[in-house]
Parts: sequence; C-alpha cells; structure tokens
Amino acid sequence: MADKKLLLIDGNSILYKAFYALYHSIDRFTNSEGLHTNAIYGFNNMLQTMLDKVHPDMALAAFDFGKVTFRTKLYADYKGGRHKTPDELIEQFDGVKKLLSARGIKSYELENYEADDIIGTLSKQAEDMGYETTIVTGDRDLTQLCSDKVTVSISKTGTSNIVHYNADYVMENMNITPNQIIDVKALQGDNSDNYPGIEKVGPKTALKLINQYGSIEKLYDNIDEISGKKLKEHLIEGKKNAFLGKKLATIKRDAPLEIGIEDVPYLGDQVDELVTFYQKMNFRKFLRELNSSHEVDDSSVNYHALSTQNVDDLSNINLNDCTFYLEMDGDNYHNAPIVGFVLGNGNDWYVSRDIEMLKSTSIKSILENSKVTKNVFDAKRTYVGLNRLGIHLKSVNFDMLIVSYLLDTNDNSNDLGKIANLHDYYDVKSDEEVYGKGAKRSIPDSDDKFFSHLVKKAKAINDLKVPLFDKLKDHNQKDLYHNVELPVTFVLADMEINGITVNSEYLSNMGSKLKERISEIEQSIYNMANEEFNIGSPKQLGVILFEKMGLPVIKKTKTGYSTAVDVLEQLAPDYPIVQKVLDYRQLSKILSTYVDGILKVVNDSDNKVHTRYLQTLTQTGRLSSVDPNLQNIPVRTEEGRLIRKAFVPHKSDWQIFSSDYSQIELRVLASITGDTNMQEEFMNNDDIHASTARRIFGLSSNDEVTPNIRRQAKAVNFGIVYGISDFGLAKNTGISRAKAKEFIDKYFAEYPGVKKYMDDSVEKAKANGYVETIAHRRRYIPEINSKNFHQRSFAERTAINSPIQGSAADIIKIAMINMAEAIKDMHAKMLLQVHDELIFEAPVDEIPKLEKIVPSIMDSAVKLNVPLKVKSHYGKNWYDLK
DNA sequence: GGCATCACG
DNA sequence: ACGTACGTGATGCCT
Repeated sequence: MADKKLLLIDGNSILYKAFYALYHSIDRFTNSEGLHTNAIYGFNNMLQTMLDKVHPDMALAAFDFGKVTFRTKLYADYKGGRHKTPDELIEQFDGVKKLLSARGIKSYELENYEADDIIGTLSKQAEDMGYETTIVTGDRDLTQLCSDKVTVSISKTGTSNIVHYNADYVMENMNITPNQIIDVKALQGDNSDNYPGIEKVGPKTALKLINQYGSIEKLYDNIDEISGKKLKEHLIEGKKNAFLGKKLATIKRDAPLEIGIEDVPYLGDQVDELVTFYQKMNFRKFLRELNSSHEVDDSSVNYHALSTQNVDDLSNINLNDCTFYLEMDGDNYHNAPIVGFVLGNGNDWYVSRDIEMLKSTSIKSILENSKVTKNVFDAKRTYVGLNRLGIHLKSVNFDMLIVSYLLDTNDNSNDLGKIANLHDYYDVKSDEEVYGKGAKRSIPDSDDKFFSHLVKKAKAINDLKVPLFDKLKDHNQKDLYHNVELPVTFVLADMEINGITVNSEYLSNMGSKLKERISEIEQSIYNMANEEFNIGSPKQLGVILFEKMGLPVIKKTKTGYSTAVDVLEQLAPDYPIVQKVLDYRQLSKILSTYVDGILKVVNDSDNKVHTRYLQTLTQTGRLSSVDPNLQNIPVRTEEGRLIRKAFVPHKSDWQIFSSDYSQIELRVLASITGDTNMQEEFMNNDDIHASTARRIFGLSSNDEVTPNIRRQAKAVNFGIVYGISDFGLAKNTGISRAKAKEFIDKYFAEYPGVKKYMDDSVEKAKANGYVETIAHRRRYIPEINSKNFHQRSFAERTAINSPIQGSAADIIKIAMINMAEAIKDMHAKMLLQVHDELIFEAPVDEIPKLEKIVPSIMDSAVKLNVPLKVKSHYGKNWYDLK
C-alpha cells in the first residue's frame, strides 16, 4: 500500500505571498462588508493546486503565534526592522482560518514558536511514521527539512508558480545536504530575519565554505586552514554571530505540540460551510467551481434520441418557440465537423449525431419557418453551420451569447457552460470539462454522455432566456439587441460565407521575391556583424547590437534591450546595420503574416478566404476579425500595401468598392460632448485638424496652417480621443512634455465642451460603475475607484475613450444592417468591415448605384448633431482604389 | 504559454 | 511622485 500523505501549510508565509501577488488588484477583492479578500483568494488558489497535486490523508496549516518567540529571547532584534503588516492583510487572517476549516483543514499555532517549528516537528513525526510529507511555503529556509520523505514546495511569484524541493534537488543544485542549509544561512546571515552572519560573506562564500568543511563547527575547528587573510579575520570576529545564526536558523523538530499527526485528518470540503464562506467573501469563481466539482446530478437527463422512427413526433409537440443547439468539433464554424444537434421546447428534447436528420423535412421546416422563433447560443455560428447543410435558419429570438455580451462585455467567454455559470446557472458543464482540451479534446463515444451534455446546453439556453431578457430590459438595451446586434449578426454571417477572393498566384510570386530580398539583407547583416545569428530573435539581436557592436542603449524591456522600431529608427542614421534590420523586419513581417499567412487559409474550392468576425469579444463594441484577420491588411507603407493587390473580386470584370467614414470618432466626439466650437467646424465642413491647429497655435483665419503644425494638431485630436496625457502626447509626437501640456490646456480652453465631457465621463463611471455609447452599449470599469494610480488612470482614459469608439462602432453596425437590405436585390455583395470602412465587390454597371447609396446609407445611419462624411473609392482590386 | 514586435482602425 | 495614449490579431522566439 502506498504511504499515507501529509500536507503541511506554512499559513503566514502563503498568506503573505498571496497578498502581494494579488496586491495590484486589491481593490477588486472586497466583500460586501468592505473587507479585503485578495490574500484569501490567492491562498485558496494555492491550496487547491496543492490539494490536487498531493491528495493528502492528513493536513495542517501552521501559523505564527505572535511576535515573541524563543528566538526573540535568544536575540532581541530577531525579525526586527520589518515593516508593519498592512491592515488590509491583518483583517484577512481570521478569514483564512475559516476558509481552512471549511476546506477540512485544521489550523494550529503555538505560543513561543513560529509556524516553521510546528512544521518541523510534525514533519519529523511524519517521517518516523513513514508518511510522505509535502510542505508548502514561500520561505526557502524550510528546504532544510527536505528528505526523501519530505518535499518542500516553494511558491515563487504569483500563486501558481511553485518549485518542489526534495533532498536530491538540494544536493544537485547546491551540492549540500538539506541540514547544511542551516550552516550556510548562519554564515551569510538573513536580512529579513535581521541577523548579521559573517561580515563580507554572502551566499557564494558561505556555500563554498560549507561545501569544504561540512558545518560551521568543523569550519572553526579548522579555522587556521582558511586561505584568505581578510576572510579569516572576519570569520574569527564573527564566530559568535555564526553560532547564534545557527540557533536562529535551525527549525525546531521537537516543539512541545499538543497535537500529533493522528489529530489532523484531512476532512475534505465541508460543502455547506464552504458555500456560506464563499458567498460571504463574494468568491464567485470558487462558488462556480464548487458547484461543478460537487455536482451530484451528473446523471443523464431525459431526452429522445432522434431516429427515422420518431422524427414525426416533432409535429405533435408545441414548437412555436423552440431551442436549438448545433454542436461542432472546433472553433472555425466554416469548416469544423458538425457532430450533433438538439432541438426542443423546454419539455421534450430531441437529440442526434446524425446530421442527415437535420435535412429531414420535419426538422428543416422548423428551422426555416419564420413563424417559429428560435433560441440559440451564437446565432452566427449556428446560421453558418446550417447554411453548409443547405438549411436557412430564420427567426432567431434569443441569442444567449450576444445577450450575455451586451450585459457585460467582460463575460466574453465563448463557452456556453461558462457563461451559464456566470449567470448563476450551474446545471451545465463547460466543453472543456466534457470534451477535454488541447490535443486531448474529443467528442465522447458514449451517446448518453454526449447527448446529456447537448441537452443540458439547450436547457440552459431555454432556462436563461427570460432572466437574461429581463436584465437586458433593466439595462435599457432591448433596442440595441433587437435592432442592432441581432440583425447585424446575420449580415456578418452572409459576409463571412461570401468570403473574398484571393489571387494566390500573385501572393506566391510576391513571396518568392520577398524571400530573395530577405536573404540578401540577411547576408549583409551577417557581414556587418561578422557573425551569423537569428535576426528575428530580439534577444540575440540585442546582444549583437548593444554588446558586441556597442550601440547606445535607448530603451530596455522587462527582459532585456528593446529593439522596437522607435528605438531602431533613432539609431538607423548612424549605424547602417540598423537600417538593414529595419528592412529585414518589415519584409519578414509581410512574408510571414501576410503572404504565407493568407495563403495558408485560402480555401481550395473557391479561392477565397472566409474570415470570422468575433462579435462578442471587444470591450468597446467593435468587431474583431480572425482566421484570417482582414482588419489589419497593410496600407501605410507601399511595400506592405502591395498585399492588397491579392484581394480581388470573384469575377474578373467586377470591381472592389469601398466607402469609409471621415473622422468618425472626432465627429462622434463633437456630437456627444455638445462642444459648439467643434460642432460648428464640422457643420462648416472645415478641415478639422487645420481648425484645431489655428486654435491651439493662436492663429488668425488668414494665417497659413503649415503641414507641420497641422500634423501636430492632428496628433492632439487623436490624443483627445484616447484620453490624453501630456506625457503620452509628448512621447508620440516628439515635442517636449511642457509643450504638450500647453497644447492640451489651450485645447480645453478652446473646446470647453470636450473638457466637460471628459470630467463627466469619469464621474459617470465612478457613480454607476460603467459608461455607455449612444446605443446604450455598456462597459463596466470597476478599476475607476482603484487606489492604484496606474489602474485608475487607465480606467479614466477608458471611460473617456469607450463611448467614442463604441458609438462609432454602433453607427457602422447600423449602417451595415441598412446596407444589406438596400443591396439585397443587386449583384453587389458586402465583403468586409474595417471599423470605419465597408468594402464591396460589384459588377461595373452597379458601381454608379453604389456610389450613390452606400455613402447616403452610411451617413444617415444615426442622426448626430454634426454631419457624417463618407468617401468612396473603387478599382480592380483592393490596392487600386481610386 | 508569455513576451516582444508589428500590422490595422 | 506616480508612469501613461484607445481598440485589436498573428507571428516567432524562448522557457
């Protein structure tokens, strides 16, 4: 039989670690009574990790009793000079003991002793009794307790990074036995415990000496042998300190405990107690986990496995409003295998793996019936999936994914089970739990397991429909949902399905040419550096440039020298190799991301790419685009822009047509701030950046606005939208910080409405916890009240920027819905959306009509207090737009 | 899987 | 005094 297992927790140490690991978000961890909970939260994460790893039979958490211990009697300054424990942490000690109790683990402390000594004593007992012991702590000193039966797990940073020490590990890494760690520490002293050790002896010398002599006793027996004169003097002078250090560093293994191993069985979670505790602490994540791990009802649910025999039964049940869920094995619904589905009305659920069943008249007619409303999770995925089977989903009412996203953009998981949990619905697991993750993911062979999961998903959709719709109403978001997000999801689906044609041959040619040029540049870099290295590795490049070649270091990153563009551009004029590196970077980016990257995802059967627009991801309401990302195709440099020639209409004589909003975010700003000066400028169709330049530079209407000052004013306008700071503006434009501040002050004086809007936005966020767009899209900003300057500043900028960026996103989504309707009888197709731009393909003879209707639909999508302006271009591909 | 870099609005 | 522009995705390196 395997040895029994004991888990010993260094309570104080772990709580400290957890407190500082989550210190950055301390303000997000408070319960309803206003007590901080970050350390308890982190502690519980750590505890869970250890429980999962160890599966103990016995467990104990040891705590320090107080400041006075036998060590302070030996040495009054022991642990002197430490900072006072923060109040925010002190208030969490009681809580963590309650947590431990609820998790079935006893806490223990002993007068005159530290937690270490309790752990030392129990681990000794355990060793004698043949237990396998794991000690979890943040304090390296405990490694002295290692043996082949005792592992010491030390948490490094955060609450998840843990290193496990055993006797072998210590021997391998330090070439000493765990016991000798005490002697090393006695020589080197301990700053945090505040005892000195030997002068001028640090970790290296201490380790060397103990390696050589085995212990401080033997060292002093042979003190005459010491070669270094100074070292010898210091050792002799510090002899008393060394032996005192040894006493202090030695963890007791015979403390007079009132308890023994047999008294500390690990009882496991006391579920009721734990639920109450988590609720009190407001730990929603742990509540959810508890619910799924203790789920009693893991059994199957009632359902009908569909077959040709019972498919006609569907006509006997009431399906005026039904729930439908289509399962695929993979994220990319354009090609992922469709592996099952479930259809039902809340009482009866019909489920199957057989996709052919979907095409049967009884089911197809339901899905395509516009009088039968459907409730789904991710309508776009469902619509595209069914479209692949020739089924045209109609009349979706409730899309759980979108509604959940609108309620809180932070809840942007794409997993039904996880989202259901967020809304306090627990009777459904996440796909990861049922199917596994990564390479291990697989759809279960067991029908019952698979069908039960599908039915539980459908039930979750069904059961959450009313509560989520209610919340939507509370948020005043019904209009946003029914008239914007839900309709636009089908517009996006059609765009994705249509796809955009790619000239692969052109891309391949471009690729070969790029490869040649890149290898030429590579060679000349190697020549200049006099060696070959990986130019793509910032680390290796940094060594070559800043160490070997001695270039001045301008900026550093967390991990080493920065080699980012702005740094390299400063160096390029003086060092030819740097320009070569910049060229290399630019061309390899184009090659790997755009040439090879796009070619990889071109569909063989239609020579098109079918992106997926993620509708429930961004915090602002914008879309994002993946597989491939068609919203960041190069345009700013000519080299990169050539990529656009590869995007062509699907028929050779058609055209690409594009319309984009001019300065939509500034127009939104002018409208929602109500600033009359800015509004007037837009109303007069002025050049806004020039007008801003006149104002902040104090020019009269006759003075010429030079390109240079216009550029600076443009930067200020951008900055305003982002929630400007003088530092940020200075950094971005290269002007001095003082000058930047001057500009900003002048800007606010000239556009007082903008200043007022900014202050109001921050106030609103503070008062409500969120800010809103013109269509009531909401973004919660909890960090707005943070005590941390950085977090709070970031939150304030977010409060300013989100309504602007988000309102612009609202506007173009509305335009897209109207646009799809307007062109539905034309041949033209809407292909892409790039935040402020819509791209179409159309036969030449439809271009004049598009030129008329696209701008007019876009500029009338939403009525602002200023006009919206739209510019159009067209040509034979995405590059040649005129 | 985190980090640095760089592509877009 | 703090240490900063807002929103994204893909790639290659490296632990």
